[in-house]
Amino acid sequence: MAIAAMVQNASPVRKALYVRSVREATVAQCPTACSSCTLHSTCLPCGLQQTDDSMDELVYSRRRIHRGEHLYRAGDPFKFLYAFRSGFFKTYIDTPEGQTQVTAFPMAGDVLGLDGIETDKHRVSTVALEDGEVCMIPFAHFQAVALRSPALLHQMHRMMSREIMREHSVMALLGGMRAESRVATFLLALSEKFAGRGYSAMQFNLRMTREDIGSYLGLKLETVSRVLSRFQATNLIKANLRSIEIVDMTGLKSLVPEL
Amino acid sequence: MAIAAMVQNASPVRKALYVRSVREATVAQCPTACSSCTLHSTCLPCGLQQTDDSMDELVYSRRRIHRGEHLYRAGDPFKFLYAFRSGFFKTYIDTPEGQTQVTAFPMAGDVLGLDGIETDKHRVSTVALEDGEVCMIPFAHFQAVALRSPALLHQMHRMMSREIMREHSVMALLGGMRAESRVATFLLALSEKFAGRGYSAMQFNLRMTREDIGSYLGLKLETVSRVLSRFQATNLIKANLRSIEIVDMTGLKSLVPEL
DNA sequence: CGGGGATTTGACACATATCAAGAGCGGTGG
DNA sequence: CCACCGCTCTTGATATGTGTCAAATCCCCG
Repeated sequence: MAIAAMVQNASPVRKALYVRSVREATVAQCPTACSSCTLHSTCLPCGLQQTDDSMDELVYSRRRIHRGEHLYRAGDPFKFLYAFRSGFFKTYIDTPEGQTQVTAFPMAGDVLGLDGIETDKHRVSTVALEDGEVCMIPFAHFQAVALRSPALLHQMHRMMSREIMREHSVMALLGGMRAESRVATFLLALSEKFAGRGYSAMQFNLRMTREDIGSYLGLKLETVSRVLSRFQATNLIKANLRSIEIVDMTGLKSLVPEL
Repeated sequence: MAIAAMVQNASPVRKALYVRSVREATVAQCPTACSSCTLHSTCLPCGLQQTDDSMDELVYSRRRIHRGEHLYRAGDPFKFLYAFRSGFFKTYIDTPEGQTQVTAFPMAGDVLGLDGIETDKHRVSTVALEDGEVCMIPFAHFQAVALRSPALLHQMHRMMSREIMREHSVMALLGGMRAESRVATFLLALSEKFAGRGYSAMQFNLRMTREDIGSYLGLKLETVSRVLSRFQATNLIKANLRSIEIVDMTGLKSLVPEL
């Protein structure tokens, strides 16, 4: 794959093309510059001035990824940061015993790959649970740009800091809460995340299996299933397979110890 | 023991002097420049060339801290990075319900405070479990220096990346392992950390209570106590209150699922 | 030397894991 | 289009690990 200068060619015309024909646009490299991306407010360059064109130099290529496909695997060399434009993913670590621990469920607007900095290799694997598209940001290039753009650098630091805090929350969740609280926390976090992306906070579809949820929450899949059934029986939610509808939001929230 | 040598020739009197200019203050305040600090290899400036004097501009002041004293509390404004020179600490989050979740046990050579970047406020509290000394690095100044020193910047990124990976490990630990494995993992991690600082890997003193350990591992203090007793009964360790001696290192390691 | 906190240990309760069976959904190929 | 097959999900019975409550001892600190 040739990584050449193609970024500046981005135009509104191309964007329209992207909307109509996904594959065509993909071939044409970057149909949408970061500065005109609809995810601009949540994505990496958030906080940069519109006039700061350094953000548009970041993304060299995009990649479409299909369900079940890996974006990268643990051990792969760390070359890119990945900014998700669409789709739904899971990141996980697996132990030699074959056990896997799901560590996150990234989706559109999230940025991934910062785990690889220390060792120059990815330490987690990332797989798509739903077809999506991801912006690939060459990290070496990113660093160079960041040196000229303190705002971008600071944004990156905020992102890493946020990731550390997110994991602190998960640690607290795994460490101290019982099954019902864990699942309630999970559902509410998902609801909030969907809401932040413009989707419904009250009704959404899970893209992961009960086993994935269980792994993430430190529970067995049967326990997750049972808790969801119990939530349904007490009229907190309506659950049918992957479809979730939150019926009693305050009731759910009352199960969460607190932030 | 390298640590013994590194310890403070710093006098409280010196601390009275305060910052005038960067270089002046650095020279006046810091009895030991970063470039000559014995923790140089593990601390923040690790990776910088000896000839790179930017590292010596970082530390404005030191602070001695006594057992039970807080370095900072959740909610405090984020102004400094803290590089520990000696002592033993714990970081924790507490929920409104009064529960607390211990998130780490930092010690000499560790750097703390990166959690505050995102919100400009610290999100965890840090308290000393043992008297110690800490280098205070003004973060705003650090950023300025880092912009001129790509090596320092990269080092910072590595540190944040490592913290993220460390938390991934803890998540895996909390999520999937049973009590014996958790405690074994904890003891081995501690042993390794002590060894890395020049202390014995086979015999050391815990600085934290059973409750602290339990909180960190997602267990109750009684469970921690029972597991330690069981380890002693099976001749894996000798435990007497805070004193721990590892008798059968390989036996202990066999209890840890992962690599 | 006294007292409060830390630790250990026991008995018991309970939440979650484990084992097992069956049903439902979705993809695939005839 | 239908039938099949595999995977996911649900639900039940049981096992077990860990939490809870309680009491005694020990240690450290003032």
